[in-house]
This record gives sequence, C-alpha cells and structure tokens, in this order.
Amino acid sequence: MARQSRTQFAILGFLASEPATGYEIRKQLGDIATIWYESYGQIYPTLKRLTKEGLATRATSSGAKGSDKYTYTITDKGHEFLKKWLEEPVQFTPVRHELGLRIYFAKHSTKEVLISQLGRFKEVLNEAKEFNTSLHKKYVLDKEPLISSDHAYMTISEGKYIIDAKLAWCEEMLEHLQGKI
Amino acid sequence: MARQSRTQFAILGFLASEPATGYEIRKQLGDIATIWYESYGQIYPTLKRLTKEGLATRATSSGAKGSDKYTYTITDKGHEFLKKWLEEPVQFTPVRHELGLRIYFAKHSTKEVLISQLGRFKEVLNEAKEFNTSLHKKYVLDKEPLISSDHAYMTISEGKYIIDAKLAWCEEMLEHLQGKI
DNA sequence: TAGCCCATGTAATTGGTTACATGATTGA
DNA sequence: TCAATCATGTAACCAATTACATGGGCTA
Repeated sequence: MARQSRTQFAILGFLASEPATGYEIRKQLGDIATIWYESYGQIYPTLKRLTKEGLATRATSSGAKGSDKYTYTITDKGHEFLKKWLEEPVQFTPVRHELGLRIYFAKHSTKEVLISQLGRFKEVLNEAKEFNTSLHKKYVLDKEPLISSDHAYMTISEGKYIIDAKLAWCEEMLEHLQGKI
Repeated sequence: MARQSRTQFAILGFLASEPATGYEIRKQLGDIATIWYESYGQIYPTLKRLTKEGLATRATSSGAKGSDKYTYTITDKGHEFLKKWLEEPVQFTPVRHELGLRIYFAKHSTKEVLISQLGRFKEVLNEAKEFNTSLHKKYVLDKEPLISSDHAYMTISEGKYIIDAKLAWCEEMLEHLQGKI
C-alpha cells in the first residue's frame, strides 16, 4: 500500500478548529514542534491540493491592497477525512534516532566524544524541557488538573514524561562514564 | 546545506566491527530496530556507492556455485568518514510523531477513539518492552553492570527508560479518561 | 513439496527539505 | 531606517519506501 502524506492531516487538524492561512498553520505548528514539523514547501502545495479535492475551501481575505492573503476553511468532506484518519491505528513508521545510532557506534570513537555527545544532548533536552514548561504555563496552568477534552494537556504531559526519562538516562550514563576515567 | 544520507553511516557502523554482506547488515539492524531502520532498497545501492567511493571494498565470497554473495569490508577512508560523523553534533531532524498528532487532534473525534488509540499504543509499548528485555538478556546479562565500552548497554538502557516513561504516561492518561465517563 | 531463510537487486514513485524569490506592514 | 514579522509561493533535488523480480539451499 502506498504511503499517504501526513501533512494533509496536520493541516486539516488545525483547520478543524478554525479557518486559517498557511502562515497561521505554520505558526500553530510551532507549539507542537516537539511532535510535528512541517515546512512551507509542504504546507502551501498541500493547501492547494486540499482545495482542489474539496477537503477545504479557499477565500481571499486581502489585507487592504495588493498583498494577497488566503484563508482556508475545512469542508464537511475534509472533516470526515480527518475523523477517519484519527480512528486509524498508527502504521509502522521507520525509526531514525540519530543520536541513538551515534551512541550505538560510539565504540568506534573515543570516550571523550561520547561524553561530549551526551552533554550536548542534555543541553538540548533542557531547552526542550523549558519549552515544554512554557507550553504548560500557556495552556494548562490555572485550569482543571485534567479535563478529558483537553488534549493539549496530554501532549504536554507526554513531552514531560519523555524529556524527564531521557534526562535521567543521560545523567546516569554520564555519571558512569565520567566515574571511570 | 544539502542533507546527506544517513544510511551510509548505519552501514559503515556495522562494517567497522566486521565485514558483512548486505543481508547480514540488515539482520544486525534488526537488533536496533528501536532506533534505526533501513530497507534493502536503500542498503544495496548504498553499499555499491560506498565501494565506488572507496569507503568500502567488495569481495565475492560465492557460496558453492552460482548464487553470488558479496562481503563488504570497510576501508581506512571509510573508518575516518565514520569517525568524523560520530563526532559531529546531531543536526536538527524534523519530528513526525504520528500518534502524538492524533492525540493532539483527538478533540475532533470521540473519547472512545482516543481510549482505543491509547490502548493500542500500550500494546505496542509492551511488545517493545519485551523485545528490549530480550535484548538485555542477549547482550547485557551476566556482564558487568556497566562497562564503559559497552555501548549496546547504553542503547538498551535508553530504550527501557523511554518505554517505561511512555507506559507510565499512557496509563495515567487512560486512568483519567476512563474515570470520567 | 511446501515453506522458510539466505541473498541480491531494480524500478517507480513520492514525500519532504532546502533554497530561492518577492513584497507588505509594523515598530523600535 | 533597519529589522522583524507577516505572507505566499516555486524549483531543484533526493533520501527513502514499496513493490517487484529472481533464485539457491535446507528441512519437516
């Protein structure tokens, strides 16, 4: 079976909440950068295709003069298409964990390199943790502990679990490595 | 800057330990399926290219008659190329966490669907946990707690940390969701 | 003799990134 | 006036997957 673009679902998912421009979709994607990424080079062509296929409609909401701005709205067909996808089980997706591969092959390099890789990873994780905390403040704080409809909370929570686990692992490895010079 | 194939490094990493055929590399990749995946359609052409570029050499070790079998050996140049890569910091890699996306957009579906997705995810995680445990038995048990050169241990340990974190998160989410019908 | 593992490869297709191009508006 | 943000898009490129094709050897 042929793969199908997942970009379309990322886009429709946002459009399902409210109409948006390609630029706005990209901005919203920034909030879930920990789970999903899309480039403009993928967003604009896909929006065009979705319109052609009747999954979204496009309206010109030109700002003042000249500069065009297109707002996309999801159609019923688009909604159904999204809902169907949401119900589907996640297909096998090839894993490519680059740092993991480097660590696995680290025996072909030096211990110092390994420690430096782990140190760098820790930094990245701490940045991710900060980012996740800022999202937590933005979307969860001062709300109910868990409202079942609050799916952003679930995403943020997952991020916390995973980042903390990676940090713990990272620190354990560093401790062992540095303790044995 | 143009992206560069990571397949070549996955291949060279294995060849750095011992010469192997494309088929054998694929088999070894099976053990680290949790961190890296390669298809035959990528392995064989890459091996050919590596040979052409002097990063590996190819020897025909034909089994008996007819059926050809090619064993690849890493060259000094290949070794250096690998070592250099091992030292490089991990570049930004676009994230595509499909279940995460489905959960984030779950408000456009039903609670039942969300629970079912999480349940399915839990199953997958338990399978991964089992697999990781089997690797632990295969590569770590009856050895020192952590020999600094034992990088397989690090990989397996990371797997454990992450799988457990995901399972914990998954169960917390299910509890809350199921407790509020 | 059927099925599984060993073993190598190619062709078609595409999803996706990167880099480039262009211009308006806003605020320090 | 300079930088950042808003805003849309295309062209070139390629890494990678999927499906297909082929055949030997072993064993239950």
